[in-house]
Order: sequence, then C-alpha cells, then structure tokens
Amino acid sequence: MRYGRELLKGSTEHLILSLIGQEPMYGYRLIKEMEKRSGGYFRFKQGTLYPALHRLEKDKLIQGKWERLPNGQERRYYYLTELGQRALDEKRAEWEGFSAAVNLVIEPANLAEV
Amino acid sequence: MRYGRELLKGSTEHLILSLIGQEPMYGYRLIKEMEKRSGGYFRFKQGTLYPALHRLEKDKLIQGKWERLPNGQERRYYYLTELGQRALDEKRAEWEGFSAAVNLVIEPANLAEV
DNA sequence: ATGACTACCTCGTAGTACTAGGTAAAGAGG
DNA sequence: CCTCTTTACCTAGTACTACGAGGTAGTCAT
Repeated sequence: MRYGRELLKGSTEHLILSLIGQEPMYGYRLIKEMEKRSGGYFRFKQGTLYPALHRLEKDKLIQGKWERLPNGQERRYYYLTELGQRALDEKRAEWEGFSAAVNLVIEPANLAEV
Repeated sequence: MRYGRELLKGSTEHLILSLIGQEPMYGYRLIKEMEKRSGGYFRFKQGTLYPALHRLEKDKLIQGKWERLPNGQERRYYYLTELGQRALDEKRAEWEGFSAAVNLVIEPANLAEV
C-alpha cells in the first residue's frame, strides 16, 4: 500500500528525531534504517531527508558532526540535542493525540454506547 | 494539545469522506460534527473545508445538492458517490498502513522480541 | 437596529515532499 | 584499467494544501 505524499507531512521530523534519539545516525543510514524498521513501508527520498536534517540542525534540535572513517571517507553524524529531546516528546504526544482523534472520527464505533 | 498544521495534510479528505459516508452533510455542519466527534480536537477552518469540498466534488467523490429549508434558507448537502466510497476504503487502508508504520519506527519496542 | 449565529465563498501565503538534477569516492567484476 | 553499483553528500524548482484574512447574506433574539 503506497501512502499519499501529504500524509507524511508533519511526521517526517518526528520520525527522524525518533531514530536519531535511539542512536546517532548519518543521513544515508537514516533512509535505510527507516525502511528496515517500518517493514519496507517508508522509503524516504534524499530530497526529503537532507533538507529536513538541515532544518532540524538550524533549529538546534539535532547537531551534526563530520566523522572520518578508517578508509578516509567522511560522514555527517547527527546527534539529538536536549532541545531535540523535548521536541521529540512533544511530537510524540502530538502524534498520539492526532491519531486518537482521527480514529474517533472515522470509526462509527463511537456512535454506540455513549 | 495543539497539532501541527502539516500533520493534518493528507487526512483532511479522509476525515471529510468518512463523515459524509456516515451521513450526508453540509459544510458548516461538517465543521461542527468534526469537532464534536473528535472530542474538540479538530477545528476545521472554513478556508480548509470549502476548498476541500470543491476538490472532492470536482473529483466526483462527493456530489452536492442545494436544499431549501422551510424558512427559505439554502444549504449545500454533500452525498458520497460510489467512487467516493471506494476512495474512502482506500484512504482508510492507507491510514492504517501509515499509522502502523509510524508506530513501528517510533516505538523502540520492536527492538525486543523479533 | 444591533449583535450573534448560521452558511456560503475566495485569494494569497507558507510550509514541505518529491523530482530531477548534481558531485565524489569506494569496491567489485570483467 | 574501466565500468557499474553502491555509498554518501547536496540543491533548485514544482505541486499541493492548510490556514489567515477577508467577503456576502440571511435568521433570530434583545
């Protein structure tokens, strides 16, 4: 089941913060990890991810550090900041409230037993 | 908890179709009903709802009919079409897949027992 | 007749996912 | 050596849509 692109809006940052909060990561790995953990559901495009990472860094929710591998290659690892942790908690609560509200509206179950 | 405006994107049409599918409605009532059923969570703005209704009608997912009240007032009632019912089913499946995927990513629970 | 509510509408702006392009290096296979 | 795939970073432009802010008009109670 392919999801509409608009559905993802507003959840991208939540998802990214969530993964980085679990373990510092670099962009390319984030894409792979997102796909793996969602059972293949999410396939973030680079044109979605990198701008989002730059936004989050500009807002000081994450901090990037260039790190050099033994073979000389460089990767930009992102770490969750304290501010980012608070934003993550907020976004989690937001998601829970939102998804509960959607379910209330779309499920006719709430017509019974009031 | 106030939700981010972007979170709503992609769910608006699903929510509208869902309510109209339960009972034909006019715009103003949709706003009130949405608020009531979501426990006050959703407060659709007119600038959101009316353009969405027009989109849905243009796409033939709903059909509008002007109906005159005894006092002479007119309302535009919207009815779910067959095409709309199919779209609603799709959007419901989409939402279920999407929310399941989000929960998989944000809950570290999936690290245990695999 | 003044205000509150119902009920419809639209224009412009802002935010963001994606397409389509780009760079550069590592490693594998021939 | 050369090509291809993969890793790994980046950006400009487009399309879509929620919302703010504005408008019209009728009903009803005070």
